[in-house]
Amino acid sequence: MSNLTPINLEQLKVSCEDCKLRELCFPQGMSTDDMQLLDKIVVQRQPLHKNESLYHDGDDAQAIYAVRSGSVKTSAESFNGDEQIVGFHLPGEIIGLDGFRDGHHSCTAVALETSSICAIPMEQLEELCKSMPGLQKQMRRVMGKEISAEHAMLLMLGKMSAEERLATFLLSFSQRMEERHWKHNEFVLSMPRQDVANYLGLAVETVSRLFAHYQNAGIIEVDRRRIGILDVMRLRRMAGTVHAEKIAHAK
Amino acid sequence: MSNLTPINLEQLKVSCEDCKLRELCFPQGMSTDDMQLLDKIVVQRQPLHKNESLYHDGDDAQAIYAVRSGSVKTSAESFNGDEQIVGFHLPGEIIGLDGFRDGHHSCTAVALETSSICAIPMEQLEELCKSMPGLQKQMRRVMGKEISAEHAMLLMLGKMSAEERLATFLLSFSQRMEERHWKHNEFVLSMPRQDVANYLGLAVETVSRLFAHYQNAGIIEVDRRRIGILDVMRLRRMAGTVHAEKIAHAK
DNA sequence: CGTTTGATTGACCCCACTCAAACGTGGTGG
DNA sequence: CCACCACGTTTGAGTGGGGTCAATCAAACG
Repeated sequence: MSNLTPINLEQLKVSCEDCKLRELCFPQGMSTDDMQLLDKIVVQRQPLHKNESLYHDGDDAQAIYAVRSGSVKTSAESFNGDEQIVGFHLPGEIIGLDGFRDGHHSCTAVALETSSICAIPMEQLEELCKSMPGLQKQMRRVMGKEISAEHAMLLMLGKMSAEERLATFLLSFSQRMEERHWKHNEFVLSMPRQDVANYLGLAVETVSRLFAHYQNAGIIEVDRRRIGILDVMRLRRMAGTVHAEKIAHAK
Repeated sequence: MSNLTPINLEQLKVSCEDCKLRELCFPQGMSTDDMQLLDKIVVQRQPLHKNESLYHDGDDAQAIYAVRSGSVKTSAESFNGDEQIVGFHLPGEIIGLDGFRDGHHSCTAVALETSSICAIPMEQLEELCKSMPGLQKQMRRVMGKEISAEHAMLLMLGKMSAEERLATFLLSFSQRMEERHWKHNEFVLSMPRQDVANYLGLAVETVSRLFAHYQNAGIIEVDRRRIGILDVMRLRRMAGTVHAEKIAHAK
């Protein structure tokens, strides 16, 4: 509420070149020259507060977005009103790609906590693509990544038990923490249990019970939304993510 | 086995311009000039026989593909060996986009019946993209479509009951038949029950029972893989795909 | 024809959902 | 500072949808 220190947002803008997420985000593998061109069209918006939305299902797709800090969930809604969370997005991840289908978003993006977002306006992106083959390739790579990620998600919802799902979920988070050079065996989930459950296609109670179960078994440590992973190998075994060795001599 | 009539494959090639699937497939909305350029790099392979694969999980992504006739399933495999079918692909649909992530396919494509496939080699596609902004846009559109389609799939696997899933599945097929100007209330499923069940995240027995149930209720007619839809509205109601009217005064 | 593969049907059971209540925990106002 | 409420989370008890197992049936194939 106090405005003792007026802030010039332009001064706060971090160039892609200087951004610590460079290697995870859009500029991954791009030349310095290309990166500087990209940087010119990137807009850093006002931070998005908790529960505020970046775009809604049906909105015109004005831009694609990169999470710079905080976290965002995207969800699709069905006719009868219930929604399915399709992803939780951490810094460096790109969202809004569904908008390329027909110029309208087919899902909704909401901040799980206060988050800063970089926007890449559609028109300027398309314009830049025309003269920049590297950027085109990047687009395809990012979209291909999303498609592959959703295949993995389908596998989870279609074939895994509740136990395997939560274990997979935790391992996925742990891996993404590691990619960001954060502690990978101790992290805070920014979403409520309800959202975890929704994402995994389970009831809240089931998620709660599984957390308790894992903790009793000494595999993880849970304090509210703070998660500590104590026994990664056992977690992997629960997730079914065990390597060829075991499976080989089972046959 | 008999080679009485040697066939020159080149003579069989149908140009994109002459293809009846033009409006559904890659060239949708492209100018005649652009289409002719695209046509130059499209390769029409030998037909793929039933159960033959177009590419495997892990293969180098050499091309993206369009189904020209027949049908293809794509599936992702988990560590513990079970697979999830991620899509059934009809003529005019594009597959292999997952290969853009890192140059390797992350799923497997197998023909459900004898099928002809058009291949667009990666290298030449990327080359052509550089000089053809329309093609770039097309790529984004096609990939955006795939992402949106998978969101719908996640919603199904995450939130729907068995009954809703099969109803949604049948309606989706019906709609795609209509897009192709084929009979939309009478069609043949090219995949076995096992594959339907796998795709929907259900057991074969459940699918079989549901078919029987729908038939007893007079909603559909089932003869082996031949499906007739008798009461679309009731099927929509089962799928949860009812429009705002009903839901409005339910509240 | 027998054989094989795919589909159906029935009996049984279990995992995860639902309903319900208790339990922190954090925010708010007196 | 504490009492209060609201919300998210946990825990328990009971149930049902859909999975599993097993047998039968039908069609396709050699």
